[in-house]
Amino acid sequence: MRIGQLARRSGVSVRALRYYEEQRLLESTRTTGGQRDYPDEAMERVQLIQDLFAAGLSSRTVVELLPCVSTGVATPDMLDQLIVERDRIAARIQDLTRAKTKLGHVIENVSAANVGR
Amino acid sequence: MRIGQLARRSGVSVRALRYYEEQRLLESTRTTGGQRDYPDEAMERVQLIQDLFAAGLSSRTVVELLPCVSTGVATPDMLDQLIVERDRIAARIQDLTRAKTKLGHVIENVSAANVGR
DNA sequence: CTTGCACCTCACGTCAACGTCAGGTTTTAG
DNA sequence: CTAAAACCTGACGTTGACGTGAGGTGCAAG
Repeated sequence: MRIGQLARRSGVSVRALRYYEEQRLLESTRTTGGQRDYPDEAMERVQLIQDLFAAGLSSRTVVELLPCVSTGVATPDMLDQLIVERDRIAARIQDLTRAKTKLGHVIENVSAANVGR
Repeated sequence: MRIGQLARRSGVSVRALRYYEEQRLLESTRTTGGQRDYPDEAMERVQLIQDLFAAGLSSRTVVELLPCVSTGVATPDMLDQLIVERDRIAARIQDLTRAKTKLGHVIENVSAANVGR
């Protein structure tokens, strides 16, 4: 599969895919003409990268954790870092939940006030 | 209270507080010498700003929503935006929860493998 | 009075994850 | 064979929330 198709299928930009390669997050073989060629598994890989980015991990962290996330094999250090990141995400969920609750209260108050008019 | 004390108490940098003022998120009176002077309520205000930033709102959005968040009064447009932001946060929580679950599985697998050694 | 810390205002630097443009090559459709 | 997509490699631009000096002022202590 070439880069344009992978981009359309996985919903990210062509530029992003090249960037992932530059960051060693995603590999590709090349055609004789020098164009990138991706296997079908690349789709899941890209999806995984997107998930980890969405979770707020940096590309540096992702490149460190991708091997064990996709293979299930990890050194103790990698396990530690996995736990650190999971806990960071959990903390972030707490923050977001607080903010959401706060906005929810505001919305309730405002709505109640508006009903009263 | 002066800026250094507010910074220490609320856990943000002096630079950040000046930035908040520049973005009209936070007000201050000035001493005759031109130094910023904050009332005690500024602490809660800063905390609120931090919460909303942590929730991924931009300073533009925060400056639009701060009045109704702190007063409870909002126009219909503001209410709409409040709901939009709350839903955005909810969606983000979903994403994070997915990523956390995924990392949790990886951690389980790796741990199980390590126990086996 | 002067030392020294806290504060002031510019104003440029940073960092990540791309966007975008330039100038050239490869592949595909007809 | 040719035109048009699609692709390639640089390389500079963008955005937000500050960091980081530079160069100068305010203020409490000894």
